[in-house]
Amino acid sequence: MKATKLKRLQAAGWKAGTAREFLKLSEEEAMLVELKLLLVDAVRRSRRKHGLSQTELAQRMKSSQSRIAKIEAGDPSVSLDLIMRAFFATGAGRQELKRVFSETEKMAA
Amino acid sequence: MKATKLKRLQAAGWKAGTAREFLKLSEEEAMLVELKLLLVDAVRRSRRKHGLSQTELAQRMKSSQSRIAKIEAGDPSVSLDLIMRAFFATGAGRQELKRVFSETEKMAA
DNA sequence: TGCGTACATGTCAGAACTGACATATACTTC
DNA sequence: GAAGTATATGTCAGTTCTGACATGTACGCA
Repeated sequence: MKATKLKRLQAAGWKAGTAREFLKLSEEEAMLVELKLLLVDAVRRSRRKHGLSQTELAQRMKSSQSRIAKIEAGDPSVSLDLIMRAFFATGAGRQELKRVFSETEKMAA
Repeated sequence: MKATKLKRLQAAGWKAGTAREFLKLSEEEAMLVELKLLLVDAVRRSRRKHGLSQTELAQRMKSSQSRIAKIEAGDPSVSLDLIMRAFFATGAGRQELKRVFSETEKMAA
């Protein structure tokens, strides 16, 4: 939405946060969540593939076992940054990264 | 490194934080940074492609112009989460996402 | 020159995230 | 069934990130 258009809408009595906007936001939010879940799964798989326990992975990345557990559980308190750090810390390289991202296609429409 | 091995090393007088560990950490950190830069670039391109100003994008995602500027400048205070949110908020969908991720291959070895 | 628009940079109070710890459950193995 | 290992869950103080604001720069245009 152009700023000018937004201004016109607001002048016409619209408030920010219409149903349309809400739905759009949720859609984008959903995309982010799906992406996170994809990566979270990749972390667990990569960790196991490399024969690491949660505790070992935590040591590698100077975090804690409980936080790794939360990462893998898809806990909402976990940032995308931490997920990616965990993924790389499992030993996953560019190859694995590419493979995971290719799963992006399978994300629900 | 297995926990058992770590324990042996520690018993032998090693401290956590050897040069080797440091280098490995930087390598993983570098991978994350590169990924961020890739995405940051994608945000700017997608934003322009969709004809949005920083201010307009900020409104869409309920952020502020200055934060969008920081995102695009690769400011270290910006999280991967925010970068991805911005990317999706530009209107980028799964197609664009896939295309960006495919650039992952071009990341320096 | 003055004005409008787009973008950049610094700051900061409040919100969100983090590591660490405690504790719980579930398996194995002895 | 005690002990060890792996994972899960709740909590919280300290750190990091965020939106908002102020302000600056650069460009085009009347």
